[in-house]
Amino acid sequence: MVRGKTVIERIENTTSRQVTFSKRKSGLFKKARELGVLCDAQVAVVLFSNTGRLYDYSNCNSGMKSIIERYQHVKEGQQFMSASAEAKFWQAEGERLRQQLHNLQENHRQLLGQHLSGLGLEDMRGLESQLETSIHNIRLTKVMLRVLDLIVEIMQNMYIDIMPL
Amino acid sequence: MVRGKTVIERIENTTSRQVTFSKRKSGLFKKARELGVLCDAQVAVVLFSNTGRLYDYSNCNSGMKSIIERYQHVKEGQQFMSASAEAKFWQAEGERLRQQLHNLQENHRQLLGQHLSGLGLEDMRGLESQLETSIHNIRLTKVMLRVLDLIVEIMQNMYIDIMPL
DNA sequence: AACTATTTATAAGA
DNA sequence: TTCTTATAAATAGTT
Repeated sequence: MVRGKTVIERIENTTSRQVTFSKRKSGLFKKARELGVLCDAQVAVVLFSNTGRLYDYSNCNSGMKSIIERYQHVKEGQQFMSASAEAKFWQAEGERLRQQLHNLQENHRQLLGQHLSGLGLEDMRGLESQLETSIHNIRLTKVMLRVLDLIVEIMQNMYIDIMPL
Repeated sequence: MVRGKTVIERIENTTSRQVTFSKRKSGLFKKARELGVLCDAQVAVVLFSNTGRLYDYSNCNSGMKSIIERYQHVKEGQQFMSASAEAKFWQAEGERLRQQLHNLQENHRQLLGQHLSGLGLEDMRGLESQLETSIHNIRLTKVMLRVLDLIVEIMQNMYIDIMPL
């Protein structure tokens, strides 16, 4: 039980400090995750325990790497790119894909909102076409899933061929 | 007052979302600060709001820069990723995008269900704009498909080029 | 920004 | 490490 107002100062007892670190790390990551979902924000948390161990959380589209690059871009104006031109290309392509996915998601949200606000009263005219449109979207999405599976497969092969171990 | 168990999902109302972002950002930074002090840990938090604004917190001696460098050292070795590491990274990217599209597909299914359950009642107001939005979605999806096809083609070429090595 | 009813996090114990 | 529980702390909705 919490027995009084908690004083925020270094916990000298090693065991207590490690237990508290573990508990509060979970709490912090949970809060970070909630903030990301509730407010549609990109979040990154990096922790080094006093034993030197690394823990991190990120909800970003392309993970910790992209948010660090974005941070550095905003904060220092430095963009470091990896050496390989291919990597640059694929990174840019990934960025485009992400943006398009984002647009699609935004549209989807708008669609959902419009539907919710407009629901309610009468006739069925146009319902059939709405359903057809939704089905069409689902089918297109399935095609995209198959294409992405293909990409993953190809990349796995490439990785295996380049890096046997 | 909090009036019920808080559901963690995107807050659609823009004002509420921004207010909550501000409040929870403060809470998150406070938790991060406390964790750093209590447990003698190095902490970094980076946030981008959905308006694109950057917020950050770090308790490290030399600030955010040092903790990012330390993170990169542990996580990537150095700033230079090998071609195979790049491949691995983008493989994970493909996997992640696939997951997002899967989620989107699920959403579309839900949308379809809502349409079915909400059918019947009112006038056609807004139907035209709904359909236009759907058409927009389809067009965006088609663009994504073209981009994905391009990626597959290029990757296949790259794969052929790399394979002989 | 301040208030406050509630929910949520968590310190200590087991 | 995980669970329990008393209590402190955070916060959603309101003003």
